[in-house]
Amino acid sequence: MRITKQRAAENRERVLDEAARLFREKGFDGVGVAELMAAAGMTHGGFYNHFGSKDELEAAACARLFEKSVARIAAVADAPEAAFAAYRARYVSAEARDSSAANCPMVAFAGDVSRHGEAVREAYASGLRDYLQAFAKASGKPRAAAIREFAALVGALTLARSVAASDAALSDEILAAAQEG
Amino acid sequence: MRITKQRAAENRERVLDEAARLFREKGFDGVGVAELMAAAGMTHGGFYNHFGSKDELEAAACARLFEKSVARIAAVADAPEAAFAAYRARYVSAEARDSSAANCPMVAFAGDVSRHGEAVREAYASGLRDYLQAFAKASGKPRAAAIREFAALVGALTLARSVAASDAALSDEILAAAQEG
DNA sequence: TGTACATCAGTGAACGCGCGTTCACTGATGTAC
DNA sequence: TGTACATCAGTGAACGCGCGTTCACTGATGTAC
Repeated sequence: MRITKQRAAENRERVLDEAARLFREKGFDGVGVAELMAAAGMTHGGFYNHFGSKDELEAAACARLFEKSVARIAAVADAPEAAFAAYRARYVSAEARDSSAANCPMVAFAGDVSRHGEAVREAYASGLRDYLQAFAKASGKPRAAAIREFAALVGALTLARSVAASDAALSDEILAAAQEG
Repeated sequence: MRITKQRAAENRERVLDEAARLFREKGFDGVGVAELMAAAGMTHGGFYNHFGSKDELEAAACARLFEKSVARIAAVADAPEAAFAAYRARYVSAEARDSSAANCPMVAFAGDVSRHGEAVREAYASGLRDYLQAFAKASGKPRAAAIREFAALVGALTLARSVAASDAALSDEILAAAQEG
């Protein structure tokens, strides 16, 4: 049953959106093509009408997530100074830690990226470049200091997430320490 | 062909050592039981004579890596003050970034831990508790500041590693920024 | 505008593959006498 | 100390399973006239 070109394009978008959401939540290897297509309301066979391989989709999803993150921090850069403090505080909040599906790709893919396809790594590096530039502008600090500050946020969120299930108190303490910084 | 009890214990140790090395290098899911046993010089069938499951081995390997890391930072805590600066500099060096097999479990397992078995998460949380305590002592700073500092190192090393293959200059810049801090 | 036909998005079964795990077997080790 | 037998670490084939990917098929869409 052939489908409108527009409808097909919408389907592709839906797959990409679901991929971005699920990959961030469960990692690249934690989501199969079948699960992905089901989440988008289709069966798995049609996947290759839209993407050449799972690797290709991973890279596209990664790029999409970065676009959103970059847009968000860029908006902060254009906003009054207080916006940066709020952004920063939200980044290392308990909410950010607990909602794995609604968070930044840097942390979500941190460990996986270096073990995945070249396309993914390119997308990640390109995204991080753009993000750091906007972050530095938003922070109002020299680039090196801004990078250091962002790395501290990433490390804190990563560690807090890793121990959240086993040691909630330690996880909270790590976030609190990052908030003070 | 039955084997000496001592020899069997040595074999178990060898599997554990290889697991620690390989898991850190390729991630838990990047190394199969067969590959692991082959690295230890055996065939895969005997694996379950030593460990109840791959999950159990993952936890044991994680615990072992943390023991070493904790011992190393604890030694720094007992050494003259300059030792901490050296430790810190080494942590975010290009060498540490490039030798994925010779590095700290916090960074290596960062993303994976929260998606793995409970035993692994417990081992990770327990290890991080011990490590942070020793790190705080070694740094000579209040606990919150020490946690913040360590998080910054973890974040920097993680980000530097993620982009190392695609953007060496950015990777170096991230490490350099962390060195300054 | 209407008709005839090629296209192609989506379906669902099937593929080969690698994985964690199980199992019957082997034969040297450990143990009971 | 020597003998007889149970134990059990390691072997290698086999298991079921889920994965990414392929493929023949369907039938509405897009297009050429």
